[in-house]
Amino acid sequence: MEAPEKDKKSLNFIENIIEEDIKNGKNDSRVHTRFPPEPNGYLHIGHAKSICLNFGLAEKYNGKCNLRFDDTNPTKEEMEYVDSIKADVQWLGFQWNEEPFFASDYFEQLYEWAVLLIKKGKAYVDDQSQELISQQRGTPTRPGTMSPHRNRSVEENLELFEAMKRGDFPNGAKVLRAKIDMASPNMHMRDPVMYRILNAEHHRTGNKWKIYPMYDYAHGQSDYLEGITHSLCTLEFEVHRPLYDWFLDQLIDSSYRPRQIEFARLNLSYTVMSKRKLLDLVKQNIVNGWDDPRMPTIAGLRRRGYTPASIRAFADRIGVAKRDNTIDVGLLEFSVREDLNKIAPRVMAVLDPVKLVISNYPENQTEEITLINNPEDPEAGSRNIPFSGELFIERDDFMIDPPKKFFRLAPDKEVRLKGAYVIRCERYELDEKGEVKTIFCSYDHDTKSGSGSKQVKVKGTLHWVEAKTAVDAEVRLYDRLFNDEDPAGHKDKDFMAFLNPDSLQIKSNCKLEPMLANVSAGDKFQFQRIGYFCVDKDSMPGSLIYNRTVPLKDIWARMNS
RNA sequence: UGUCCGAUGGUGUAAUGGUAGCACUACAGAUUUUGGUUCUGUUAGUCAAGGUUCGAAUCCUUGUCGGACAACCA
Repeated sequence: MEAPEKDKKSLNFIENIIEEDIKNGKNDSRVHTRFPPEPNGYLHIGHAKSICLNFGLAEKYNGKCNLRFDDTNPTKEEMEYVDSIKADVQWLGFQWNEEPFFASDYFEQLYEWAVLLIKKGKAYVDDQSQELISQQRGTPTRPGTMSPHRNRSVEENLELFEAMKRGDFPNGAKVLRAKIDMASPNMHMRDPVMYRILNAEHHRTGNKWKIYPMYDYAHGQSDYLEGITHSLCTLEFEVHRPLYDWFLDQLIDSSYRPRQIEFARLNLSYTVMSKRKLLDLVKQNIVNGWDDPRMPTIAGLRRRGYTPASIRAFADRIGVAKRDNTIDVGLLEFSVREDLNKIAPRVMAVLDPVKLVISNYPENQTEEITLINNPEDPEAGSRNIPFSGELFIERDDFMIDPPKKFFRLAPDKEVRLKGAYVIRCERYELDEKGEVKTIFCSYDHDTKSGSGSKQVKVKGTLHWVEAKTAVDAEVRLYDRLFNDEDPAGHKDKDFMAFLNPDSLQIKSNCKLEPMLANVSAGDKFQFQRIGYFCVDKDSMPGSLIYNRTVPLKDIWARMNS
């Protein structure tokens, strides 16, 4: 009789608001969100949070989500960014409502509304310099003073605004301001600028306009025109909300209202997120472009080997709230391991090879070894790889004088070669520099994997590749870009002071199993016992390049650090 | 010395006046032909002080700490 709610996931504060609004029939119980990037740079993981939030909410409540480019500043915006943003949103797995929208589509309507505000005595043209206006605005603790032009007649304002639009004045000569309250404790209400003169070519409207609306004037009205119900933005816009509402109240006579709701932006440890700092990294060639695999950009994560599903899962896990937060980058890494564990084929690759010779294996003999492609996915099947008496193994997997917990190869010790035989180390040779050059082992033919003919317990299993058929590759080992948890959080030091000198380590002499030669960019694998890797976009047949997405969890490495 | 916002284990996030839960991390154990995966367990939290109440993380007051706001950027 008591029907206990299935342990449904608890709601975040935005979902609470939405469900309340739906219950109350607000805006006809519609849910319509929007993701409103300015096309002036590449999207990063913080944007991904917002994308997942906005599109996710629309999906959850059977609503819609618009992609809207906030292109009100022609001096900063470019078509190139429009395209990359669209690609990133789609790559994440979301589809926007109808076609992408642009704030610039509303320039005409916005202009008419501005004229209306002038006619209502709620806006005026100011001739003062930027400096003067700024001075008159006061400070957060001191009220501002009124502009001498504040009480111009409606007719004069109309004329002047029209002249601004016509292009009669140079950049910066005049602005249109909302007439609100110069003494407001909220700086944004002290007669904010609505329009400025900009003689610049707009990426969509070309040279048609000489005046461009400011964010505060454009955003709420754009939301209104698109029928947005819940307009989500980050915390720094909280103080803008009274202005958002003020414009709508002056202009709109309807019960429908979009509502601005602010949430805390994402901060990730060991990286920086501001567009300016990311741009610095690119400009100073600290990284190789916006899609460098060390960048927290969506393009960078993609090239690094992150999957859309892993980023969506991450966004889901971090939640959304209003308090400042810093997410441990380890959570992002967990999310990608979790996804790749399920889908990435297991392969054998030796990053730092050392020759291993099996002395009692018949000379010139080769056999096929069958390996399971993915123990987590029965559908993934199996494959054959060659095995012979000459192999490469990982240099780290052999120690001349090992500590007690070392489960790998050492003189007189036994290990299993993954999928093949148990071998015993008989001896080894050093080169001139004293480095191990060749390891000589014997194998026990009756221990072949799957044969069941002999049960031998060994502590360790090593990955390997057959020497003659191995393919060469370059492998790029990426690590976090900064050594400091919060590189941008130091007052006394620039974030560049915390760069990790080892954020990229190139291994140029890697040996891979044969099938890894025949791949295409973006293909993802687990290099057994090492980590997850993907084929870089610059990889070519004959000169293969693999990127490390993330290492496997490594208890042995942790024990030794 | 203004206005607004926030404060729950190491990091995030729930609990909507009624058993402080979940995820990640850390640690311990089991399984394992990847020192991976999986499974089990453990440590660990309501900023402080008052008040309201049978009962407060939740409501009220005061304080403390953190953040945002003074672009013709978004």
